[in-house]
Amino acid sequence: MSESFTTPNAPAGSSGKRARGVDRVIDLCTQLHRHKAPMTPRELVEATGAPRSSVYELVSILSEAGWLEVDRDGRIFFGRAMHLFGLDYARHNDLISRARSVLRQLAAEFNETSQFCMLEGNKYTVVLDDNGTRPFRISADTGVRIPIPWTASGRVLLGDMTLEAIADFIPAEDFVLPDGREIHREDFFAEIEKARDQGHAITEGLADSFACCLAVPVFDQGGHAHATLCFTIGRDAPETRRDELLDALKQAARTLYGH
Amino acid sequence: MSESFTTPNAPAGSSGKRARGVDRVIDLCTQLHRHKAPMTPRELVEATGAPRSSVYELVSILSEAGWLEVDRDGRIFFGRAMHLFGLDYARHNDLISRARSVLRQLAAEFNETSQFCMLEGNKYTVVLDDNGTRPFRISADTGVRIPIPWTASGRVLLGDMTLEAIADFIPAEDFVLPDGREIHREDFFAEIEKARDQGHAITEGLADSFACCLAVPVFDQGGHAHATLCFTIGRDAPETRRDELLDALKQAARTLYGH
DNA sequence: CTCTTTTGTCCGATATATCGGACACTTGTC
DNA sequence: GACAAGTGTCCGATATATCGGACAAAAGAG
Repeated sequence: MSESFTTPNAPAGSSGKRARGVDRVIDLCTQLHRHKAPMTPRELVEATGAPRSSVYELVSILSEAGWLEVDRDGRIFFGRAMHLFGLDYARHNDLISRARSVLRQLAAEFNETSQFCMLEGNKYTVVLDDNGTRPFRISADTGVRIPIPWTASGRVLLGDMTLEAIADFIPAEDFVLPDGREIHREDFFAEIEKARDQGHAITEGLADSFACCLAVPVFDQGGHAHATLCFTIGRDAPETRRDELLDALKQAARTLYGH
Repeated sequence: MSESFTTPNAPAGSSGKRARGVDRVIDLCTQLHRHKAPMTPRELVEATGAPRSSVYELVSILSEAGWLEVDRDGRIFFGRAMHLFGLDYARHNDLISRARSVLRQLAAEFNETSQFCMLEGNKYTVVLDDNGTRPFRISADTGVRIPIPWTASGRVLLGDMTLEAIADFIPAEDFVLPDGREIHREDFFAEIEKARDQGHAITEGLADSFACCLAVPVFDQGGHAHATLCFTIGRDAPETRRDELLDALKQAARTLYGH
């Protein structure tokens, strides 16, 4: 079977004898990606240079995990899990890269600290921020995990959860503010409902006694508040300024809308 | 979503001591998918229950392969490779599932053997077929790899390759028909050009002396002939019948167009 | 500034995952 | 029909990948 036509068969990384399972898996998937079509075990063995038994074993493991799928002719190709992971990557990167430019515009136009925030597990986190030209900023650092009840964004992000789910989702200690005050769950839930109705949330003197936070939701294609855009300003800002900023946020959020 | 945050978290499949690297990788990715956001090494260690050193090692391997990416804050998330794999899966499944219903319609309406074909490496293969109600069919079995020069679809699929690339791509022995006749490369190339101009290819008595194959391209979003739809009929079919079938194929192919 | 905690890297021991080969079964050939 | 070639499963030996723990560097705490 004079075979092996154009493919010189580079076993990717490893060429030694007893290779790491993970490396074999990487080789397998790389080959599938090159062929862009299902492959038989035989083809995978030849293409990767891996032992036959290893290929069968790994394919079996990966099939069970949904990473690969075996069709009724025994052909192997990527599975549903890969699709999900790929979507995670795409959604994450697309949203973040577009949010970055939106933030830049907001910060430049209004010269206030603007942020792009998401939930991370049961905490809130600033994913991106832009401080404009302000010498000092009122803002959390990016990536730091903050209790959800401390923030305006948190009230927006929990828009579609029930009181029960929220109580279950957020650790009890997160309802205690830095200064020791405690937020009552009923009040918190009422603010979430209000935020949903208004399309924005405002908090004052919560995490920081001088700060006022304005947050609006960024919806994903499912109408779910997947992230927020927000300004953090001083509490001395007049009503008109707040409205102006909220309008700008809402407009900016719409440009990130729908995926 | 009953989430798990403080939860020690069931390490998916394995709970033993020394786990297989591949299983750990599956656990890692499963966690990332649940969180839908980058995670720190620490979080991954806690979430998966894997040893710290293992997580670092595996993340390093997977990062190098592009399966994961580490941002400048040390956070880990899915990488570009996952995106590519996911696209492979989606494209494959979407196209094939839609082709299946198209084939059913074609076979039902014209009562001829209809097929959906793609390249696989340097061979041609029937991915789907539908024989209508014909008692006997003239058709290759699905999944069998056939030399490209033996088929009408092959002439369509190679539409954008140069003579040189084709000569390089197809093994010399594939130019020899089952009956021993040899196809000259120049003739083959001319037929490819003709197929490209006409938007279809017809072959007679090539792989089978009684068969006539009608093939039209299914273009992907890049205008590339990624697959074909074809009928295999007897050579005795009159010209008008052939035209009728070709028109139906072209129309059907348009419904699969553009991804 | 010192002390503590966390984070990332390195390395050797050993539990075990990988591999080769044998086996049964199917498929193709003459 | 017999024979050859290919495919999928199983199992024990052993090369080695995984893991724990030690270490240095960085980050917090006071």
